[in-house]
Amino acid sequence: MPVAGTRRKIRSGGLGRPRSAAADAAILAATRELLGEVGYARLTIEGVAARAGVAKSTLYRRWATRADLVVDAALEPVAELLANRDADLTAEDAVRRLVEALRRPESQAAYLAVLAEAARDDTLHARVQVRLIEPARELVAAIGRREGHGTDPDLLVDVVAGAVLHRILVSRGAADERFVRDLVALARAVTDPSGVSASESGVHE
Amino acid sequence: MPVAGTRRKIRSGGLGRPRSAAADAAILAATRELLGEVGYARLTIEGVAARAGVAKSTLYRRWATRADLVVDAALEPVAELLANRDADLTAEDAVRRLVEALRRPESQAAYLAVLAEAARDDTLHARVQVRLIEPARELVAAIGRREGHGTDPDLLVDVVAGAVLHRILVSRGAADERFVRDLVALARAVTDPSGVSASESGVHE
Amino acid sequence: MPVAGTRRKIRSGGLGRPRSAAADAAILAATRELLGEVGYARLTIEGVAARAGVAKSTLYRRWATRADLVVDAALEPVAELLANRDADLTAEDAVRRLVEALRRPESQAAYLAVLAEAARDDTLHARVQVRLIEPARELVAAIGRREGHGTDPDLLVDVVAGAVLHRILVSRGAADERFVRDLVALARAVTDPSGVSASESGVHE
Amino acid sequence: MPVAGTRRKIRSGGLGRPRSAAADAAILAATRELLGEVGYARLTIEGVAARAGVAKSTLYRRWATRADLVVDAALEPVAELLANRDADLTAEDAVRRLVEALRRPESQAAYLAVLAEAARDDTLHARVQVRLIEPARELVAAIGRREGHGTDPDLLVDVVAGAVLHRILVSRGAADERFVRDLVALARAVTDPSGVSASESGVHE
DNA sequence: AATTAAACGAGACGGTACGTCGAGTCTTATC
DNA sequence: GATAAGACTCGACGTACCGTCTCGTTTAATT
Repeated sequence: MPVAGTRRKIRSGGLGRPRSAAADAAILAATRELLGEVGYARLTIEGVAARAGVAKSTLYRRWATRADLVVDAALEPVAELLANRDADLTAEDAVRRLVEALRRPESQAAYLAVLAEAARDDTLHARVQVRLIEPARELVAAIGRREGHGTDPDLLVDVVAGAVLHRILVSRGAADERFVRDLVALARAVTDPSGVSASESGVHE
Repeated sequence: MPVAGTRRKIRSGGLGRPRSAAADAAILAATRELLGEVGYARLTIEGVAARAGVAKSTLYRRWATRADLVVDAALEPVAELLANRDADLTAEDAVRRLVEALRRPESQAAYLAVLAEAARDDTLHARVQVRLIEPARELVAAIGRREGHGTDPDLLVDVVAGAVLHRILVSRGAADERFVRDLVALARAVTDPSGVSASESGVHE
Repeated sequence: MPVAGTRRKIRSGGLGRPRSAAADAAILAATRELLGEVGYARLTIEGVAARAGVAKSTLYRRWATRADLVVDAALEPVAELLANRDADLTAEDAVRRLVEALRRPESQAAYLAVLAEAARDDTLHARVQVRLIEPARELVAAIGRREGHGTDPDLLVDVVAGAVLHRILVSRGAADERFVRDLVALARAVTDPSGVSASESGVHE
Repeated sequence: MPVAGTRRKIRSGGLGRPRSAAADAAILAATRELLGEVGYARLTIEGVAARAGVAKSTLYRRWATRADLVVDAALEPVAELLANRDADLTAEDAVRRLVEALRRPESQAAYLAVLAEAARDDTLHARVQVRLIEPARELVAAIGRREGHGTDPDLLVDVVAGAVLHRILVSRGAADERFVRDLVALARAVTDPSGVSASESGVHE
């Protein structure tokens, strides 16, 4: 199952000098460093190239836009974190993982900015969707399934992921162990058949 | 108690030609238009000035940064929407209001971008906090109080506001009447003393 | 009679901040210096701007192309030298003036290069024609007229100007007093009615 | 007598794959075409390689600089034209040959540009000297010798070659049969012992 | 009515970064 | 060892905006 992949520019054939793997690594590392230091808005291609000790053209040969680069440098690791799904993951673990992902300083700088850009760039939006939102949805849905009761998983994803995102990036409140447990308890209360299920609410427009 | 207000620059004295109210209106209107058309990332001060038929200096005389301008042009209306709190607002109305606020095309373009910038700019963050987050928190807390049971309002705000934000700006799912009702039902299930309350969860780290 | 003027970009109206005369002077001086130091081929706009202590945009606001800049910086002075025509200029003086003009180190670097570029750029060619060739033709023709005999002035210009140009820029031979006198003697021999006049040569194709 | 030859890079040994003669021809042809189409200033090595269907390295293996390539592609044919000297060449034929040489469109584009570059590159200057100026000087001198009178041949070369060059490349006047005859007549008037000889002019500085 | 002082439009200024192009060199696989 | 292909570093291109500045002009409130 080939995952909808990187937005990296692709090489033509097997001809010519191969691309330098070292350059790749240096660029991604420099991007992560600078995201942490100055944030997304002040991140410049020239700055990344200089920090990586690489020519601008080497960078442009690989990524078409700043957003693409940042997605690969900072969001792809998050995506992997979300995708790497154990069979016996508890609900707490899943939420804890989300929290952990959004707390990485370089991701934090990039996350909202990329989402903002995705609002205007459907290609970028699709990529974020496939690599971040879908895995998060899967993560939440898997727990729901395992715990054996079925609320609308879409709502649950928005609630859980939204709460984590809002807590960390907007309210800037504590995203500690208590927060994780409270959030999970909240989700359980909802999905618990004994409680008032959201899915009871009749027919909708 | 004067609310930490607009980030507009203030006039020096009462002397000289007064600032043109028409210029103000034209600039804010142009900003809203361009936010809708090209988004925040591609919004330029020069573009706004040109569209408004105003000199750049007229703009800089009023706002110090692009973010300040956008806050006044696109987020302040949202803030007013949130602040204007009737005594007999139902929970559904409150959530519906949040949904409505985030759906304005020009706000949508600006919201995440300003939040992203706020992550690096504490002054901006404080302003967003005071004008947007606090009112939203108040809105949610007021409902909770009226409905007579006390969950941690901070968590509830993150859950409700986060869910709305995630649904509209990230998942891009339907933010329709059903969504509003389901979300409210979910919140009620949690805060209902008969359900499993999040606040029961013992001691916290 | 307005002479077809400079290829400088023109200002729109009397509005706005006026262009800095100091910037003008600094740019032209820097251009002349660099022409002397590195020649035309290696002259860069960035180099000129840096040397002049001026932003690139300030330069581009005034001149559209490198050739235009060089014409103003190095060839215009030559044009003035040629145009500034005394009534009692001797033939020797005229040729000496031509020699002097082509010997300026910064002009030397620029002259052939601009002529080469003019071969492909009709606007540039016209300008060179009006500011350099025509005045040179006038200079030569004036002498011919004063000395009272009429060879085809066009031929004479090509012969005299061509000889000077070839001697200095191509052969790199000595362009000394002897050369001047020999060249004038040659021209006189031709235009002298007692000699074989070129214009006698019957019917032409 | 080995003529100071081409500036082509020389092969190392007789080992390995021999250089492709087809590549040579393709490169030179492409160079001539592009000189005619875009001129010297806009001629790029990459463009030539692409047009010739050859890798850049193949080109660099043969010529060190753009000027060298252009000399071989466009000026060498002119040099051959000048060098190929019949015993019974008339003065008119010689001048006509010069005219013809400078009228080739690809040479025209290159001639002044290479001369301009030669002003800063002594190696290039030497090569142009040997392959173009010397043969032209010889051509003129041979006529002078045959017609039996001795003006300073250096001056004569500058006068004749300069006049042709100036007429064609600078004035852009008609370089027709009349021009050729007038120029020859002029040269004869000078070198004719009955006329005023330039070399009579007394003592020289 | 004249004065005063700031607002205004226009646009130049020194900068920074953009994304592109071409230079000349290097690396790989293929002939 | 030559070749085609295409990577590499580097430097400059010409453009777009930034935020500041300097003009001449306009507009109210104060004298």
